[in-house]
Amino acid sequence: MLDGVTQVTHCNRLSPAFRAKFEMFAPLDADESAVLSALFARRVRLEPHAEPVVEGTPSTTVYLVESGWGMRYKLLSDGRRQIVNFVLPGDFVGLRSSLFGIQNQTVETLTATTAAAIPSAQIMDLFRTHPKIAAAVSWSSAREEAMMADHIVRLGRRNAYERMSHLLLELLRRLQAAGLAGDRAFDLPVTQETLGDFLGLSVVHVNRTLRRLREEKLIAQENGRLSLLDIARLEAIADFESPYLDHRMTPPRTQAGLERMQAEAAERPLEVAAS
Amino acid sequence: MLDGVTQVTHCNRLSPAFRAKFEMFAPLDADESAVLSALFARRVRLEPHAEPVVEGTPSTTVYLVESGWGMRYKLLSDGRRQIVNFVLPGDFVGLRSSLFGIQNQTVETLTATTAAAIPSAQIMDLFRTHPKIAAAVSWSSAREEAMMADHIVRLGRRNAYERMSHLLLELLRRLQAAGLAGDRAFDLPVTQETLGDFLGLSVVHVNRTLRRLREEKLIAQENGRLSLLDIARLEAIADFESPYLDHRMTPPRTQAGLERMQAEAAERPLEVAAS
DNA sequence: CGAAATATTGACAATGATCAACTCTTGTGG
DNA sequence: CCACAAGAGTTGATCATTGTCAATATTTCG
Repeated sequence: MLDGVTQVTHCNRLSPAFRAKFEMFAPLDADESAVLSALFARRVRLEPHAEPVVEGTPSTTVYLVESGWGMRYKLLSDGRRQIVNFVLPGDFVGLRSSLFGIQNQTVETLTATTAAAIPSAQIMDLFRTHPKIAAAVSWSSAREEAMMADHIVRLGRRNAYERMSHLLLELLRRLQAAGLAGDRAFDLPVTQETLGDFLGLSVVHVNRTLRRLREEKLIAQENGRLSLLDIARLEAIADFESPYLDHRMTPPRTQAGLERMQAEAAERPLEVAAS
Repeated sequence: MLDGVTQVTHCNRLSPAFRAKFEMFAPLDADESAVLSALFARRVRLEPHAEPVVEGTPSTTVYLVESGWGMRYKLLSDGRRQIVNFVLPGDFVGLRSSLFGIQNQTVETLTATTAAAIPSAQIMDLFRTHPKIAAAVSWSSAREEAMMADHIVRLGRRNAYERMSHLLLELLRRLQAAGLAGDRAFDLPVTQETLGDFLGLSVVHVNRTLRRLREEKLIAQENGRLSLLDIARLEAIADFESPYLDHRMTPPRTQAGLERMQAEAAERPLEVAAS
């Protein structure tokens, strides 16, 4: 584990990125800020191809990614690889594995990555004592599940052309939400083989699909940067909808819901659900 | 919503199936039993093709399925359908949607179904007051995510023959865990079209794949009952592993983990994570 | 500069989709 | 209880998407 960890730093300031993550629902009070700062004091730096979580290996650390790309994948015994999801800044890693022992995926960095490393035991404590933090984590976990459902649809019912378009749009939205993409362009530090292992396609076909999108002036690539030249058309091709990614959908029900239910739901006695 | 709800019953006894679900980690005490009984007092009966959860529609009820099959799916705008997962007895439905407002899937019953209907607001209360219940729900949610990851691999990196084998094995294990399957056979109340929409295949190809499995004496079908005639070989074909489904993997880390972390983690002050 | 990784392209093969019957089962009304 | 309609299952023929193989650029990096 932790291959490629080259540096551990300590810092008592809560980075703006992290703060934003937890203030999704409501501003943090002084106590909450302090707790988070303490929790995030331990930062790790991971090299590309580090494996902070390895399939079949117990893990006791939860990471909150600060910068860098990663991926979660599973291998078949004959070597076929399927990437379950990309890991981007703001994402949690290892929550399920360290809390439930269900570790059947490997997490590997694609680029140099920095992350906060949190002992998993503390996370559960926080769920009880700091509902706002619990809300952020739960939200994150629900969002993850929604992304996986979209991925299932992408793999099951879209062809290569649609899959690629859909993925690029999703990455754009995710990266924008993390402040890492412009209006229509972002850095894509990923090989075509990796894209193939995510989209369930061969490298060759990934290459052809990208070429087609390029020829149709839907995308452009220069260096590692990818531009979506006609987002509306891509969205039509991919049948794309961006519900859970969109920050605007977060507040209404979620804030009203989680905040109310978790934070202020005091020792109210349980009511029997009568019809 | 709730098309097809024909009956609502009340009963104060906690059914054995539900009890088992919540005693996965540790026996329930009297208080917990009482709370659950109250919570589960409201039962609904759903006809086939009822839609307790509809994409894009807010939902305020969480269901815990007692009997019957269902499915969660998404539609593309041109009508293509992808089933994200089957819903079986013991599964929760609508947790994410009612708690987070992220409702982008439709849940539909495949057979007549009975379920406990729980107002979602109460679920969050329970998380705080009854850790054992929270543990069961969280576990369930983590298991769901693990199943979805497996489905992603199935769709992305397995061919039709492997996919079908893998699905049948997974259903066997899930149904066995719910006490609804024998050593190697179970009722499969599902059309080939439904199987296709789950596996990302056309009806025709589902038919051919099943025929092949039949011809190779790997499965047998009579009426709605399906028998796996050579589980070892099917597992080899599908590269099947049954980690999260297996009851035996539940106790060690999970029980020790969740129980300790949630139930007994009192007001212990947060320790700063120093290296 | 040279090796290794990555990208690109063509030729061909294979998996799976589509189309179009046709059969079998199931349920319903007369 | 039968006839019939609708749904589900089955099969062959053909087409399309995507994979595999192999060769050749091109880029990256020590």
